[in-house]
Amino acid sequence: MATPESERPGFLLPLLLLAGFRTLIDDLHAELARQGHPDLRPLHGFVLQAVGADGTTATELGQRLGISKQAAGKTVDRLVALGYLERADDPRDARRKLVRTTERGVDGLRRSAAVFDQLRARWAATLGADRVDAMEDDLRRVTPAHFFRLDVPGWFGG
Amino acid sequence: MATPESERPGFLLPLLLLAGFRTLIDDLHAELARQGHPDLRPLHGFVLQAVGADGTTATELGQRLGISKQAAGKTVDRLVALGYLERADDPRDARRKLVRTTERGVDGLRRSAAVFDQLRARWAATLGADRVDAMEDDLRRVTPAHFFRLDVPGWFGG
DNA sequence: GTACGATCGTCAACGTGGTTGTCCAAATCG
DNA sequence: CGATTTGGACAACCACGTTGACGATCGTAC
Repeated sequence: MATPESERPGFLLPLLLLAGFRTLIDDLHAELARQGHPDLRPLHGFVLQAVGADGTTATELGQRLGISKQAAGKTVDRLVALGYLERADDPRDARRKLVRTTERGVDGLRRSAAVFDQLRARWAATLGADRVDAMEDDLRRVTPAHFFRLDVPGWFGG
Repeated sequence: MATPESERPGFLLPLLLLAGFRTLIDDLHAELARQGHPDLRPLHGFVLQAVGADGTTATELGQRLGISKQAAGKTVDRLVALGYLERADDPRDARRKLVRTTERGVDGLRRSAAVFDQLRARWAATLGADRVDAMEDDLRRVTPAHFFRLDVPGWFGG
């Protein structure tokens, strides 16, 4: 109680949050690489998640991710080249190109979910399940809900 | 105790950590822009911090940030152009180009520290100071110490 | 039925940030 | 003194984002 805030400089908090995020993502992709998905990048998992089971279009994907339709289209191109997504014509609208996850994409998504669960369990084993729950609850209270913007590289970089 | 992990899917944890990091950084730069630093990007603060009060060289900066000397040099170029850093010759080694923060750079750093303190205080007001302390302590236990890699865009993106 | 506006996808140009490879100049070492 | 190491810069490239422009297609209003 006699410890003012000067004991805890504010700049450490974002650093620790970033470090936490990054270790989780790094561990995930190290494990995914071991499980046959060495080409999946951190961004790709979010994109696959955003495409979802029903498929979508590049424009809609851009809206979901908070990026332009052009950027979304380019990312889809790369994931198509890697075999995680596929394009198809929309029979009801010749302008639209449907984007769907392939079998490989579904496999990557399934494995990602499993690894994330394992990583969370590892944190719970270290910190206690209640502490991890509390961390999530607290973060939810200080961050906007429905947070799903993926313009991180551009945002972080420039 | 009767609630298995399925109640808390693991993929939310990294999302919440990222959201927490990002809201802090976004709020910081919105405030910095208001205080006369509209050109400071999220990355720049970390770079200025890494340059430090004593100055350094591009190669050393790259080592501190975990990026190549070329990448560090390019970032220094941009910060020099923005007036936050300056180069000088090393009188004792003609190969080395010293990199120092300018007055403007120091001002940005000082304001950043102040805003980070305010943001942390805001979290403490919402969650309770003990919860924020606990979050930091917990994160420290599950992340490598001395974590200061700044290759985030390249790491996240490619 | 046709003309018009909105929408989808793509192409092009550009900016930021990262990488590797190459090379020169300067310092250090034998 | 010559040989090696080191610092900085240049070039080419990749991943990711942006805006602007432009066909092709759809829906609608007339």
